Amino acid sequence: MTESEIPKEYNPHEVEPKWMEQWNLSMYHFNWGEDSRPQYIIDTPPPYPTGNFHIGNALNWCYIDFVARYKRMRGYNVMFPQGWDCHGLPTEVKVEEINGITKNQVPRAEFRKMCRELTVGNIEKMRQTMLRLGFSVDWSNEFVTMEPEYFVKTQKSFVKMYNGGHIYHEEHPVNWCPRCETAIAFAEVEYEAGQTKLNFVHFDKVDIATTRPELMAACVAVAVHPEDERYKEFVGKTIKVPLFGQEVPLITDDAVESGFGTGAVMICTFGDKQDVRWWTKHHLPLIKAIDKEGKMTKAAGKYEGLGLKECRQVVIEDLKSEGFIYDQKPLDQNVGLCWRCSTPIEILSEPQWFVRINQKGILEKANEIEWVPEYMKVRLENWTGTMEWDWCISRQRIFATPIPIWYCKQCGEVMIAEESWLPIDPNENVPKRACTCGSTEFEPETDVLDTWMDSSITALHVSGWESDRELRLPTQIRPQGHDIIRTWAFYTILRSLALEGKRPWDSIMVNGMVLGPDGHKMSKSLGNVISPEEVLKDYSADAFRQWGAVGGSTGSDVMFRWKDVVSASRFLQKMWSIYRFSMSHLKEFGPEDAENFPTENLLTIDRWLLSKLNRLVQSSTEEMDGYQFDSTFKAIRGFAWEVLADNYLELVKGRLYGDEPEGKKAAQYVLYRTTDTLSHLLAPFVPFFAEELYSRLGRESVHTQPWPEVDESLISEEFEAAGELIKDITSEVRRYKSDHKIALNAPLKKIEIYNADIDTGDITGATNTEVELMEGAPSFEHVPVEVKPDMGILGPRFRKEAGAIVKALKAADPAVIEEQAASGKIAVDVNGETIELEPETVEIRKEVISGGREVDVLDVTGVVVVIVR
RNA sequence: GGGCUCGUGGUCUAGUCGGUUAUGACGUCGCCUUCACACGGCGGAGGUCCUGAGUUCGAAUCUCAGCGGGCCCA
Repeated sequence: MTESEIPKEYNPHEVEPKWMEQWNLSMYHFNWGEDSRPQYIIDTPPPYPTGNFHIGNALNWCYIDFVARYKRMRGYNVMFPQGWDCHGLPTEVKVEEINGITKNQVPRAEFRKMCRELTVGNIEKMRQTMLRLGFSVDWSNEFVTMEPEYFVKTQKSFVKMYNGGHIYHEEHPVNWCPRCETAIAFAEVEYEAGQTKLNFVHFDKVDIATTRPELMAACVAVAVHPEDERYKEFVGKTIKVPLFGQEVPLITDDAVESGFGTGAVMICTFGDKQDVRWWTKHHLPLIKAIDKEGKMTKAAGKYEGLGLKECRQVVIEDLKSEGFIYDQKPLDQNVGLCWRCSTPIEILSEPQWFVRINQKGILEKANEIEWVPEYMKVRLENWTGTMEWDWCISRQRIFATPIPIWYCKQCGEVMIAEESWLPIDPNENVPKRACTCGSTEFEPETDVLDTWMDSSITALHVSGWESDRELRLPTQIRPQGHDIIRTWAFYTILRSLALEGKRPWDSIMVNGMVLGPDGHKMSKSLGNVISPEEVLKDYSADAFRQWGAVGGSTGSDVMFRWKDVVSASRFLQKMWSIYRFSMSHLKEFGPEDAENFPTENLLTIDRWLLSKLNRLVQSSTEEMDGYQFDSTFKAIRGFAWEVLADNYLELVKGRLYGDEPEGKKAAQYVLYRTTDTLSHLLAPFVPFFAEELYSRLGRESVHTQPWPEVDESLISEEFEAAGELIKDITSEVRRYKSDHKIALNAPLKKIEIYNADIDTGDITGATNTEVELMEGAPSFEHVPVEVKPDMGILGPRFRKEAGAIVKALKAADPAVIEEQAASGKIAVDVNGETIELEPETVEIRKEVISGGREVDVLDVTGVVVVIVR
């Protein structure tokens, strides 16, 4: 190895593609067979194939990759699979958009095909970005939820849960998106603040206030608070609804707010979730006034066929002209919107499929899981505790897993597919046996499954569920964002519990959201979106990954900042220079030399460095075990930059360039060990760069090497303290030169160090000055200049008087206090009382004043250093 | 409206089971092209630790209230 072979500048645009090309990705494959290593299965999030692997995904994958690479080095049989969650509205909406159609304008099969093709292309694009970012994905365990090999499991899970009593079919109010014409789950409803008008309307006996006058056709009752004196006389009587004329009862309920509006509220089927609660509780009738497209039905009489908005206007006009509306007030209101298309949702009563929610069981399993960070568990608990309805899993869409169900035309009985028939689409196949009534005429279920039904079995899928392999549940870790705790995490726990009675994972590592450089969530409308590709173009994957590591602690939201990427690039260059320097001094020093090196030949500063290095390995190991990537990487970077480069290298240059063979060898040994160790520690974070470093040290890939072991015998407080003194003296001398405008490499006449037993050779080398160790007291005056009380002792002992004592100590002449301390007792007068203190209770700071000599005196942590100019 | 989380030099942040000198990065200013690195080195300036009250000998740190940001939900 010659220095000239290592270029001065680190060029990631050459190095990164080179390793992408050369790496054999099978080194990341999980071994399903016999293996002495413990398994470490990652329940990787399957991204939605939009075609863009966005920066939020990238942060998530950085975390996963840090863990996967670290665990492999620690000797685990790691599976880092990659899945794709294909089904669902976004792709359907996109296909409709691209082709200018709606789902009903082409045959179902045709529409599905269009969705599949779009998805296949999108997956490929995203795969490329992931490879470019250096993620150590195990592609032999890739899964695609729209493929039969996967959705057969979704269907099996449906059948098993149906047969196990976890799934039922029922007419029930559901959240409905009139644009998408499908039911959606609560988890898919988003809320937006808006303003509406509260209309005050005369009914025949009471006045009510409503924001939804268009729903008066569906009014089934009027409710007041039981203690509301205003309406007591009418309770139990019937009331006539204006315009529509139906007679409804006046009922009482604690949930009515007397202070809001008129204190009387009309209950409709359904204006909001509260209506549903009242409707259920009071067994009210159902009037369906809105249809699936969001238009008024026959029940709305002359308003039939109008859209909701139109209808509201017309109803308000009519109410006004007939004198029913007597007031209108603006009101802040939050509207529930479809998460996908932002259309206001309605609540309709429709026959749907539901999964029963076992709140207690889910909370129990959640408690068996290690949550990182811990407080994220609270979000799951809060969500679970407030669930009111079961999980609606049927959707009236096309691109999704079919529900393997038929209905008998004869008797209406439900025919569920047997597991051996799966995968199956009931719309294209008939059941393989007759109904119990003997009929063979069936109506297929046209509804399909919620996409979360696919993705909530990823933990089961990757651990070998329903395959010819043994089931390896629980998996070890679920990495995911906190935004989908109420959906993905919640549903996965529910399903693993229902299907296998087990928790899906040992741990869940929650990542935050990526915020734009302006501190707000990245969104197209704010224009603060940055893509990983943009970062790759000007910088590098390794720089991007460092941003992921140091951007914030696990779980907290992370701002994207270009300067983080810039300083990450600078670190690569700095580390490269360190490496280049080290390698130039290791031409005649190889692994055998390191193996046979007698460590007793190490000098103080060598021991200091190795002690710090081993402490770094120790702390990095602990922190990686706790998923603390930011502190781990900052510590590694700090060590390389400040400890190794700024101090150690400067201190041993004298030896490295000198002719003294033993000292030189010791420094070489340290450089060898440190470079080797750093290339390993850096590997999970900057895999390309680390590989480039290691390629000149070992034969195999650094990514198949073990994580460094701590050598306890090299950790020593004594050597650290001794080395620290050498370092401090050197840097004091540097500061001295800087203050006196002396060039840093200019020699001084002499440096004298008093009463310290240290190696001076490296100080000489680093300061370019002769160093002499001196015995006894220097012939200079020590002048006490300040008394520093030790509050750790004085505070607890004297409590209320401590303040006064400190005041007295500070006011006293430091010289007097020092004299007293020397005699063993310090006496201070406080409020007329004399208080005696031990010398340990104060620290006396002294300055050394140079006597008659032409010298300057430095005080380095208590050691006197004299500079002769 | 509820839950969670945060508020520290110009910007971003470490520290937070109480202890007097508050960490680092970016920016900024000065010096230095010294044989790994100018994408560098050395040195400096810059802070009412959101506000108020309380507990305490002592609060960035604990308690309460308030203000403000972010996220999740209703």
